Amino acid sequence: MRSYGQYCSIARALDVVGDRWALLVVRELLLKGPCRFTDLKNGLPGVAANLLSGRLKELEVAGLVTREDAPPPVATGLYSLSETGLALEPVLKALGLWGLRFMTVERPDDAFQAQWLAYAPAWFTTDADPDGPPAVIQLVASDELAVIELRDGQIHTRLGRATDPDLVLDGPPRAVLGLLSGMIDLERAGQIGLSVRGRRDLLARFRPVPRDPVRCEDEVRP
Amino acid sequence: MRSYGQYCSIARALDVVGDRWALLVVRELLLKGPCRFTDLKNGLPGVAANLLSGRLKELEVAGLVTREDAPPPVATGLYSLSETGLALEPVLKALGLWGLRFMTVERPDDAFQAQWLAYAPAWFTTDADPDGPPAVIQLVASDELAVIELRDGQIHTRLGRATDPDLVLDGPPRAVLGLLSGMIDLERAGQIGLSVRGRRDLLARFRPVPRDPVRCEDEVRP
DNA sequence: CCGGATCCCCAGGGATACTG
DNA sequence: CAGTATCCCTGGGGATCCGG
Repeated sequence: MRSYGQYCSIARALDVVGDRWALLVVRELLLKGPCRFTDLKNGLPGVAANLLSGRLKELEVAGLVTREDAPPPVATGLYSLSETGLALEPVLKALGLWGLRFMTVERPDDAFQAQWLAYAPAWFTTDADPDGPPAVIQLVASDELAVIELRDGQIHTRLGRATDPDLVLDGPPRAVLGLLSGMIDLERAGQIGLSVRGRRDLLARFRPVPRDPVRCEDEVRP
Repeated sequence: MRSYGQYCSIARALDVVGDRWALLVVRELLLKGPCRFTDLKNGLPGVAANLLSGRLKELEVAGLVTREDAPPPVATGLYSLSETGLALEPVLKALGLWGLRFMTVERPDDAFQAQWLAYAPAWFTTDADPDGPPAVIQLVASDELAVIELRDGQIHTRLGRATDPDLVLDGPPRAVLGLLSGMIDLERAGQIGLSVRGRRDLLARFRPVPRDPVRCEDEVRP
């Protein structure tokens, strides 16, 4: 990307990660850990191979991503995040939290993967009853499976199927996500196709993180 | 911007603010408050007028920016941030904090404005002695002037000149910013041209907000 | 002079095909 | 599987021009 040419830390950050796809590459590596080229390509539907290849090289030069030729048995390159790349997590969290407000508009052609559903509860909600008993919740959305585990006051998520979950949420992504993130209520979720089986009282334990932080008064004005 | 076509809140956020210049427009409106077209253009050196005009329209459609034809006497349009736009502040803070690590590399051709210096202490440092006495610090960097006021445990900044400051920091931007943000020490700041007059003990009151280790030797675009 | 609109040029993104 | 090569085309950059 062409530099903005401004001595400002926001502009310089964007000089590095302002390119198209760059932050989404970081998202994939953050959510999935070290990835092969094809893993990244599959996790970024719509990206052209040459573009992904180019971005990875740029991110490597910038020090965000490291590439290691994996041990002989597999003989394939693995891309990982460096310390600098991992340090982008707060940026992605802030961006994803802000972007939640757009998740209620329906765009039927959007691609969807379980991991994009799974990170939302872990990042954007807290357990309202941290001392409550452990619980397991199965999420099903567009054939994608994810599991939420409430335990020790923390909200863990993983992909796949749970054995004997306490609660099962099944429906279109915006119904599942909207309900968990507090953007819509149970009734509305039902209207747009959510099916709920099991202990629906567990839903009360998902407390959305504050969405509009107290405005900083230290504005810079002439 | 072309949509990423992914049902993920990060991707949808980038659908809205991932365009070139978009986040910097929001930065200007956040730091300076409501602006006229020309104010924005001046605060974004390098932007083409047509591009700025287009971005503002897109941001207005997206609901981040509102345009109001100012009252008759001035008869000029004013651009402001909506609630949705203001809610990007945490994103810009996270991005700016991450970007600090690139501020030590010198790029002599970078544009520089006082407000980009002023927001850094307010956003990225806290007062290590919140009950300490009030203090006023004058910053001078490349003919740009800013003032930091330590008061009530808060760090306020504004542009311009202070009367009778307790401390004056004068030098190249990366010396002033590097010292305040804790990226370099006083000795190193002196080596790269910082002049310090007054109560240098006040410098100990700037505590950088917690952050992952910084690799200052990372050179991205020498 | 402010607030844009219009035009042209080209770097960078997107899709497909191809190779070690 | 892990990219590279190729072509096309959009969208950004820069200059100029226009109405109020």
